[in-house]
Amino acid sequence: MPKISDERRAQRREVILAAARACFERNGLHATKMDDIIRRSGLSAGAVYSYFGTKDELVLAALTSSMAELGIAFAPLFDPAKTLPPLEFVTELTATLRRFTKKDGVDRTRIAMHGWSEQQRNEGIRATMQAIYHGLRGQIQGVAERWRASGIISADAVDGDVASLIFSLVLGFVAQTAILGEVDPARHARALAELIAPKVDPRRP
Amino acid sequence: MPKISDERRAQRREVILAAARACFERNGLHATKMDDIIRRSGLSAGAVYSYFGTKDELVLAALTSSMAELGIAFAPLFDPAKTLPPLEFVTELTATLRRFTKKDGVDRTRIAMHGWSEQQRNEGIRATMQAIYHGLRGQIQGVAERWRASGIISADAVDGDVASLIFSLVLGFVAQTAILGEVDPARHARALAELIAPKVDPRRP
Amino acid sequence: MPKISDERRAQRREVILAAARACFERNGLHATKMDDIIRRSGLSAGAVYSYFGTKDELVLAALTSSMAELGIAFAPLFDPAKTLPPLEFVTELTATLRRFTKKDGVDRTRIAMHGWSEQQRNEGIRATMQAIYHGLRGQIQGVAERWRASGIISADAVDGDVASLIFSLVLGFVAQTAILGEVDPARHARALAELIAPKVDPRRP
Amino acid sequence: MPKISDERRAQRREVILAAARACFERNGLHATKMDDIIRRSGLSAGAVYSYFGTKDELVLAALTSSMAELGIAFAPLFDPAKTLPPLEFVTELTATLRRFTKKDGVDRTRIAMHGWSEQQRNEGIRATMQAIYHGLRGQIQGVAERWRASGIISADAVDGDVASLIFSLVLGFVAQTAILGEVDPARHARALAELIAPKVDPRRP
DNA sequence: GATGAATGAGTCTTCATTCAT
DNA sequence: AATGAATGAAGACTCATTCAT
Repeated sequence: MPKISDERRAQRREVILAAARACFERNGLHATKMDDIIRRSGLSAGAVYSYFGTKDELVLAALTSSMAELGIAFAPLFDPAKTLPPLEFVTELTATLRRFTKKDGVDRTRIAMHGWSEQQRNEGIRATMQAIYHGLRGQIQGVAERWRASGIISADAVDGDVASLIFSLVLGFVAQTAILGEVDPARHARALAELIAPKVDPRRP
Repeated sequence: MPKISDERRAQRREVILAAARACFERNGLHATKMDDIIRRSGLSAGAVYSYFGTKDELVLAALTSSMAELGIAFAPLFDPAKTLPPLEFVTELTATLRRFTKKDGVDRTRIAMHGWSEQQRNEGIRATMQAIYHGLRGQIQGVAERWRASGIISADAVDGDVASLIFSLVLGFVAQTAILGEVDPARHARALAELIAPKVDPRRP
Repeated sequence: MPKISDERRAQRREVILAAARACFERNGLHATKMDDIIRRSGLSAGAVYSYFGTKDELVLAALTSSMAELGIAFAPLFDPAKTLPPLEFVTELTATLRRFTKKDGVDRTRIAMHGWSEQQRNEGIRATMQAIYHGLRGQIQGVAERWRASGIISADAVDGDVASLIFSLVLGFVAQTAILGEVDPARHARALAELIAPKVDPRRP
Repeated sequence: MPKISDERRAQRREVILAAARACFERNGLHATKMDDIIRRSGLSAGAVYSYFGTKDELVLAALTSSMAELGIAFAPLFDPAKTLPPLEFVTELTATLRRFTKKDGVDRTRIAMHGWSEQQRNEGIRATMQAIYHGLRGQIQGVAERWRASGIISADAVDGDVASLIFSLVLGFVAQTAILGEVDPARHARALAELIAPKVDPRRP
């Protein structure tokens, strides 16, 4: 076959990546064998290896591509022009996550768990993933700054700490979903509100 | 050779488990080879296999034993006799986690990530782990009930949702620590307070 | 596309052969991949395969072409019209070898080693190479005959044995160069002279 | 199985090495597959790999062990107490080689060719083999020194050159045997004598 | 005629588990 | 009871060759 078009090449790469993501999601990074991905992609071993030189490359690509898509999904929420107030922000964060998670029949929540695990022992994965997660927390910190600037939260609040707290909430939402099953974004946020506003005790007139 | 005493047997079992936990923490569940554990335990392959018939058994035991210890560490916080208010409760939850994590030179935060990942693909692990995590969330729900009963939180609050929210906070704290490094329990809780009580700016009379 | 001219075809063939020789020299016959040769030749896989149907053909061609050139280089030394005496003959043989070895940036000494090795296991290569080496030894034997006929060496000498001895000297010169590095042709021959005429110490009248 | 005795371990190692030598001799270093060696050794893959961690290790061991044996076989010829005169020395060198070559049904002449080839491209092999060959040539140089000291060869002779010449003769003898088949040590040496002593022309009274 | 992407059998090596001693 | 050598079925990856375009 003569030179393949760039478009077609990108397409094929995506097919392989999709196969990899599906396999990784279902069976984890290590238990997934190259052969599983190869068979699911419908290509030959050689073809797959011409796009991704090693299994590790495929793992990294599957993990980062999933995260990249997440970044895009989150983008509107970080728009300085329309900063949401805390409770709505957290609600949108988790609701977006819930929607994003289901794409293409692959549950990215499960992939995330595999990524968090692999990150603990694989230098290359860790560096890349940390950069992405750091960026995400940074974006949240930006939002916190705006809250403080506009008096939505206390002037004494430490942006970094607020970002960290919200980030925990998001990561925890993902983890709890993966471990115990669906968590409702709306109820999650409402519970936060209830925890937040205890002063209104209905029993006290 | 003389029969080994039950005490000695339990002791040996613990040595193997400790070796397994250390290996799993450092290199993940799959990349850890039986030989790594065998060598670290200082026993022979045959000896190790006489305590744990397969690697999977060892994985399950390492994971559940880590969690069991966590349950013990958390116990005082769930004591109905001394129910802490929300912010202090969350602070103690994460602070306890922080202390517990470092035990015996094994970082249980990392083990948790491996467990969450493995849980996604291994039936046996999932069932056991879910039971444990479910129990934990249930305990938190008990605390929420008491808060509501004593008017610390709104009577309209849904205990399950509050428990779920706090559980996310805890899991997220663990995840964020594993992914991006240390998160300070006190600052984490303080940020929650700031997020919670924003409108009342103490500087504006 | 227009039919390619015979001349251009021969030219292309030589380009491929040169690439093959260079690769084989540097990395041996087996460790050299078709892709190495293809890339170095600057042609496409299909193009290379239209000139040489299999890697084995390429190996055979690279080996025989190297030897053929050697035969041409040696030709003048076998000219019955100007038969050199033994010592000068051996000197010229090795000196010619030394000059020939360096051609086109390819060290044929190294290729020779690869050829000698491959010859031990590859029928086709063996047959062809043996014919060439046999021919070479035969030429030397012709020289030996002339030496005997003209009284330069003993009438009792067995031409075949003399040829064999000189052939060993030549092969050994090549091997030693390849294994331990440069061997000086002149000193090599002088040492033969010293070994040959020891008893007559010129300093003792 | 409990700890194997050192003796038995050495024995097994030798079995594997013998299998490797046999395979390498017959089919070369690269065309010999680990599976060939494994099957011929009668052991399992795992067992073989517990003695030699990689194929390269096996190659190096097969090559060096062959050479080591050769060193032992040559030892008596280098004994300063009984230094042979040049012609006899060369005869003994090649005759020893001839005898040594056939040991255990493995033709070390062929292995030598494979070693000379591999040496050209494999750093590790080259270093080890060069050391061995250098040592051998050094021993020959020692003999040359003694010849010169005792007036057997000219006082002007350069020991290194003489050693180099004889070394070529030996390597050439091996190469010629491998390439064209048996070369008779006695006739080889006699031819050297005839080349050496041309002055005695029987036709001139 | 030319291209170079695709094929897939074949390679080396690993590692959970067993069992003879 | 304990040992640790042996097993052998995978698994990741390669590469000579083909053939659709």
